[in-house]
Amino acid sequence: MPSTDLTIAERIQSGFDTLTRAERQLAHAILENYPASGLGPLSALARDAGVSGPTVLRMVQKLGFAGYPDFQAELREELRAKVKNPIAKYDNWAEGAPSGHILNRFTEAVIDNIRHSLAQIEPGAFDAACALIADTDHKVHIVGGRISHTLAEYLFLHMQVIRPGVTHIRSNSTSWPHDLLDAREGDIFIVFDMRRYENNTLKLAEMAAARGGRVILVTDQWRSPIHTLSEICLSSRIVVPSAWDSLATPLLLVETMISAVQALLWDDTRHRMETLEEMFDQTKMFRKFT
Amino acid sequence: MPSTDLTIAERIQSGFDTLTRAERQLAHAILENYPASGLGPLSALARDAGVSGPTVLRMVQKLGFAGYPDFQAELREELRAKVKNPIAKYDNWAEGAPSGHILNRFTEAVIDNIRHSLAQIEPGAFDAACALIADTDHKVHIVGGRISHTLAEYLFLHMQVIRPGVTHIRSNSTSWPHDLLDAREGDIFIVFDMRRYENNTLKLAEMAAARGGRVILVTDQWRSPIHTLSEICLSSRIVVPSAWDSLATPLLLVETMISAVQALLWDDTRHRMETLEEMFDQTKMFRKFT
DNA sequence: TAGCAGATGTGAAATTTATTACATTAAGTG
DNA sequence: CACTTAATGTAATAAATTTCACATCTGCTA
Repeated sequence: MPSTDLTIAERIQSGFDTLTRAERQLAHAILENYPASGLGPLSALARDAGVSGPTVLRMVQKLGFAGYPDFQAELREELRAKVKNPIAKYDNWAEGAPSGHILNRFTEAVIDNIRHSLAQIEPGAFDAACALIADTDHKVHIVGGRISHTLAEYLFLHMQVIRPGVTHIRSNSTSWPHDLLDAREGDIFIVFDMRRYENNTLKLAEMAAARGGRVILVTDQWRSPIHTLSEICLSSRIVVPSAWDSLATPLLLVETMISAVQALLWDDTRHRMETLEEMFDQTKMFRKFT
Repeated sequence: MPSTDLTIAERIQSGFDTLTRAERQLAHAILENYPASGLGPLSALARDAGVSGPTVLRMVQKLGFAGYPDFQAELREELRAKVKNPIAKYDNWAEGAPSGHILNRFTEAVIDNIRHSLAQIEPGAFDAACALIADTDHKVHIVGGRISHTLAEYLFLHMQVIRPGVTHIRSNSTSWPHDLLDAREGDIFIVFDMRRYENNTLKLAEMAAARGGRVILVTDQWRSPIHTLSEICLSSRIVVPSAWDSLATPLLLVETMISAVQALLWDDTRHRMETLEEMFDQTKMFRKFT
């Protein structure tokens, strides 16, 4: 038994850099369900981590234990100590930081935002939005403002792969009226507009609606004035202990939407993605091996 | 495996009266250090309780398990559920939707990602990163790739307000070598590199490091190869039930970072923000009244 | 691209662990 | 108090787990 008073989890994390590929995989599996995963048979842990038995054994020995049973004994000892300890409270997200640390305060707020936003959302509206976006008979225009265009672009980058006929319009550029020229009746407009609602975005939405566009609005809890023009309105809480607002919750919605639309269009998308892969291969954009 | 949803501890207590002398002794030993005691070898538990092996086995079978390993498996399952529970067990995030709805599945995964990422982060490293970024003696270059540049730009848009000398470099453009020309020794590079690590980003980071840049890496749980070049590495989990990864957790980190840097620089930032407000007023970019 | 060092997996051997059969002890009953 | 029944422990057996030695693979360097 090593003499340090660090927990095994801490030791694994601190030495993470010195680990090999398979060992990192294993380390993740151990930490994933800590400490339960390490208390089962070696073979089960190896299987869950996708590595071989001896890899587990070598890592355990690297950590300073004589063997796997020895390792388990210390895990149990930790568990015993933790359960006995009255201050086994989990309200700290970043365990190493005090509860007043910004990491904990901020995360707390974001989780709270997510909880409230999800509780308020109408699943029917969400599904309807996804269905609209998945309708390839119509074009999709994604609109964002000064800050929110990052979210808009993120959605755009994914939608671009999933379906044809997707454009990204930045309301804070001078060229957006040109983009509207190409829009037809029945086109879908996904508009992002958060606090400090922008005049340009509002005007854009008005014109889009006037031209027969169907507006899906992603906004904050107070709702952009655009919501009167919108067919579907998805709102999220965005307040955090910061001078700025948090886009984490809207991002969660957007990502969920991407996943849902992708699922609806999978048969068509599949081919698009394969083609894209080939093109990426040819440009050698990504590393072949992790 | 019994079909009840009582914990083993509860079942032992409820049936305590029907137990024999040796079994009561054993029950006490199990509950004394629950669940650690039951996770070791049968013989150890028997010894600690002062009973024989077969007594343990018979009791375990009385509880409805096929054998001792079966009993242990359920204990581990309980432990796993318990560790997950305090935060994530919100069953249905979107109350109107069934638990299998993508809104609930996705949110569950993201919360889990946040929990794991925060548990693994070293607050010291995070603080150090913020301190580096808040050092206005050096320039800050924010680097992102094909997808991650949205995150990079989001950080850039805020940092631009908070402090001078901030630039945004897209590694997937042809112009990044030009941007590097202006970099000096000691400049800070905040590099975003997530799965499908991009060759361009790696090259950029290498050149930046070679020119004396100090690299802060924001990456995923498997870590971009850039981490060997980086002074500080912040990693997040990004796996969700989708064909793509989730940037929600990294975004949380970025936003927290923005808040922390802002706090460090508040005295200097204040004036910058007031000036910015005036300029926005003049452009009538935002609506005066919500 | 050839060769090398380190990492990883395979399958057999060794060890530990769980289980069974049976002997022994204790408790309860007429 | 003898007899019966249930409870418990002992020691042998069976099953599993851990560990080891070696072969293969991977990634790096010259």
